[in-house]
Amino acid sequence: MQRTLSDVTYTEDELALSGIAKALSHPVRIKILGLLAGETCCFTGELTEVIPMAQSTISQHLKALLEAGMIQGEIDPPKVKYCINRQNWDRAQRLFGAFFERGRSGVCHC
Amino acid sequence: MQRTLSDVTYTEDELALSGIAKALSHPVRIKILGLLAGETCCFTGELTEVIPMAQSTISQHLKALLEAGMIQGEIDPPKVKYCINRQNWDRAQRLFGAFFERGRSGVCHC
DNA sequence: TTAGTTCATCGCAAATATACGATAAGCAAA
DNA sequence: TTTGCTTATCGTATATTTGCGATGAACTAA
Repeated sequence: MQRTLSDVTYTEDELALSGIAKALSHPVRIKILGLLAGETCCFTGELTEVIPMAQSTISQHLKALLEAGMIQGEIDPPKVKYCINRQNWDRAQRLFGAFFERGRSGVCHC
Repeated sequence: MQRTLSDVTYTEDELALSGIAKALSHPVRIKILGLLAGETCCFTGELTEVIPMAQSTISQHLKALLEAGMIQGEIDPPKVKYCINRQNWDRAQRLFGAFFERGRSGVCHC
């Protein structure tokens, strides 16, 4: 895979979009974001009560969302409080909004 | 992985969103969609001219986009004409639009 | 100090994804 | 039929993702 000849170059937007999409590409991460969006605050512990998965697995998914910038965490001993990262959320919304809008403008004669 | 205990259940929307996101989770697929959106019509051949990747690899990515419903293909011998799938594109736009909007409404006190 | 609670990280196994070259399939023109 | 063009599929190698249990790290309370 990385023995590749493909020196394809990507724009910032292409990389940003695919990166966010990757973060959203697992249903449990969509579910987590939905839960975080719905609650005023969420802790990992509450997530493990709602989602029947190992705590380590959920922690792993939270890490993926963190690294993609979709959420942020605050330590509130002994718990950790996770929330939507508002700034990056807005950016993602704009990126996807523009992306899908661009696709609409294409005049395809098929 | 699928030897798993996790009988997590997902809503239709969660599965649809994550499925589309997975299709968009590779930068070259974002690039391909951008090209298809910009051109009035595209052929795989034109894509291989623009994207320095093996033809088989691009075909593979096109297949992924096809199966996700983001594009559609028409045989136009000896070529195949690929276009944005308008109907599913609109659906994806709505799904993501609603998803990101929901995330905005969350009142997080962090 | 000793437990107890909460979450992250490690190490492993299995499944998927990614990329390529080689080859097949489908069709048109010679 | 044969040739050439275009695209799909196969087979393979490697990388990444996913999931789990076990364990570690950080903090609180007893």
